[in-house]
Parts: sequence; structure tokens; C-alpha cells
Amino acid sequence: MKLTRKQEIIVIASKLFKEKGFQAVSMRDIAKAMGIKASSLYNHIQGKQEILSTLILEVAHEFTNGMNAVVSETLTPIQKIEKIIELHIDITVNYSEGLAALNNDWMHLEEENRKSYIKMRDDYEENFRSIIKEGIRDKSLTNNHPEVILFSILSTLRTLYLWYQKRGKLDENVLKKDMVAIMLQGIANH
Amino acid sequence: MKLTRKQEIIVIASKLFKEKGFQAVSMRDIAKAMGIKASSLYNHIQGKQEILSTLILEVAHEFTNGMNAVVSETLTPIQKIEKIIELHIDITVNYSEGLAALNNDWMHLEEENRKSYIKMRDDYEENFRSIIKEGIRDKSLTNNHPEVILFSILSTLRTLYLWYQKRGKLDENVLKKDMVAIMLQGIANH
DNA sequence: GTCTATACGATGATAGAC
DNA sequence: GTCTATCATCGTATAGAC
Repeated sequence: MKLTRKQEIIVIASKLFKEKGFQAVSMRDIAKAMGIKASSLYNHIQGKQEILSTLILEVAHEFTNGMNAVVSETLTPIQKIEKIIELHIDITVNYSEGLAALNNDWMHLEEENRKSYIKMRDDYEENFRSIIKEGIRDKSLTNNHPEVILFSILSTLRTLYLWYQKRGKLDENVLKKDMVAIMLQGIANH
Repeated sequence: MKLTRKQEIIVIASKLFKEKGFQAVSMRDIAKAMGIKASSLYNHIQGKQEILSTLILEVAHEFTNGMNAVVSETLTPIQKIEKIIELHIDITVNYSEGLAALNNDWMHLEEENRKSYIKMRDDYEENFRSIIKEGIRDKSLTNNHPEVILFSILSTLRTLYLWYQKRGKLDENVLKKDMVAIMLQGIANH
């Protein structure tokens, strides 16, 4: 699994982006972290934008593909939601830095890439919304406002990356089990 | 309620920060949005840092004061959690832009202010954590990992500002009711 | 693949006129 | 309170030597 020089740059840059944000990291910062000069970076990448778009679009495609897989399966709404929670946890574990860029720096993508990111995000949310509405209709989900349900789950899943590293000792499977339980059953004892 | 020139600057800057992030907004951008030149800003504020720290520390103090009030009351853990949810919704409604800066740009605070922000955030989380542990002990809360409970609730509450504006038609009280219900009882029908 | 040198626009901030 | 003029620095990026 040897990384190309280009991949190395993207890995290192993504860690800096996660810490300080895309705009606060200069090409000189990235170069310094790699032990080379800024001008040398341009032998491997076209520019700073390419790093950002590569990072974000890779993760966005993971979400899109994962959601498409969930939608095409024959499952109850609750089973679909469990699959989506798993999808987010998997992506958090495997693409933590890309996820940070996607969440915080998507607005710094250039026109074309920003448009396709927004399209993917909107489609993703629309699929999720449909699953929730289906669950409310067949009474497997509570009759709360669908948008509030969607937002509550999605906001937790989307910011998991902020928190997963810190308490990294926690086993991935314990996390899955607890998160599914909390979102579906809540935190109050009945 | 006439704003001082300084307050005007902070209000306008905070909107730009929310859209693009602190680092992506220049003093010239802020000045242009106010219809003056960048140099004129310095008659009212010391610099860009002052805008950021004013914004963030104001909101941080709101959280600290609100949490202190909750902790000092004699309430069950569940009642305390309900109060905290209300606190976040109130702050979201009244300090949407400051909240965005606090969430996304706290790392761009200078040394001293960053330290006091982090201290306030850590204290806040520690208070919340204690309430959750108390609830697990007295069996009013489910026996899930306290950190997972803390994170799940907090991540939803912290990113509410992203979502509240978009679907702004939603009444504040409906939102409170639904969010309390979803977090406490979950989204699955029992 | 990396370097040095350099272009050149944008940035935060200040001095001093009005 | 706002302006013009200016500064030093840093930003992304390119050209060409090694």
C-alpha cells in the first residue's frame, strides 16, 4: 500500500485542514509538513483547490453510494436507518479528515465542484427524508416533525468525527450499538 | 435599541463569518458590506481579532451562565436536560451568528481568549456529563455509555443553528417539544 | 522531484489629511 | 468618522536550473 506523492500530499493536507480549516492552511504550511518547498507541490497537484475537491468529493461519493445501496434493499424503515447509522460510522472511521473538509469547507469549493457536492448532499437528505416519512406512515416511527427527526439524527452522525478520535478507545461495535439504541429508543428509561 | 458603530460592525461581520468562515472574510469585505473603507473600521475596533473574540466570548458566557443556573436548581436529571435543551434553542434563536463563530472559528482566537473559551467549554461539558451520570445512577436514564449520550445530545444542539434558519417557519415551541421528545424517547414507536 | 527566484495580487494594519 | 496613501507580509502560482 505505497502512497503516490500526490496521495501523500492529500493525506498531510487533510490533517492540517481538519485542525485549522482550509483557508487557514497555506501551501507553504503543507510543504513544510512534508519537508519540501511549496513550489515542489505543484509537480504533483494542480493547486490547492485540487486537494480540497479530491478530499470532499471522495467522501461525498461514499455517502451517495452507501445511501443508494440502502435504498435499493428491501428493508423496513427502521432497518434502513440502522444501516445509515452504520454507514456514517464506517465513513467516520475511514475518512475522518475528508469528512471534516466536507462538513466545514465545502463552501470553498469552486463553482462546478460545489454544485455537484450540493446536489449529492441534497439527494442524500431527500432519500433519508423519504425513509423517515415512510416510517411515520407505517407507524414504526414516532409522529414527530420529519424534519426535526432528520436533523437530529443527521447532526449527530455528521459531527461524530469530531468526537470519535478523542475517545478513540471506544470499540466501533459498542458505538454502533449505543448510537442505534439512543437514536431509536432515546435516553429516558421507560 | 440603536446600535453603536462598533456593534454594527460586529453584526455585519458575524453574518459574513457564518457564510464563509473567519479566515475567508477580509477587513475589506466587512468594510464593503458597511459601505465604508477598511481603514475606517479601525476607528471603532482594534482589529479583526477583536470582532471574533467579542462574538465568541459573548456566546460562551451565555452558555456558562445558563448551565450554572440549571446546575444550581433542584431538579431531576431529566428536568435538567430539558432545561439545557431549552437553553440551546434560546441561544440558537438569539445568537445564531455568534454560535457559528464559536463552533467553527474558535481555533482562530488568540492564545489568551482561546484558553478561556476552551476552559468554559470543558466546564460546560463536565457539568452536562455529571447530570447524565446522575440520571444513569438513579435509573431515569438508559444505561448507555455516558459519553455517547453526551455527544449525541450535544452534537444535535450545537448544530441546530445550521438548520434553524432554513426551516425557520417552524415555531420555537414546536421545536422544543419535538426535540425533547426525540432525545428522551427516541424516534421508534414502542 | 526538488530547488531558487520571482511575479503579483490580497491581506491586516497605520499615518495623516479633511 | 471617513478618506487616501502606504507598508510589510503573506498568499498561490510559474519558470527554469540542477
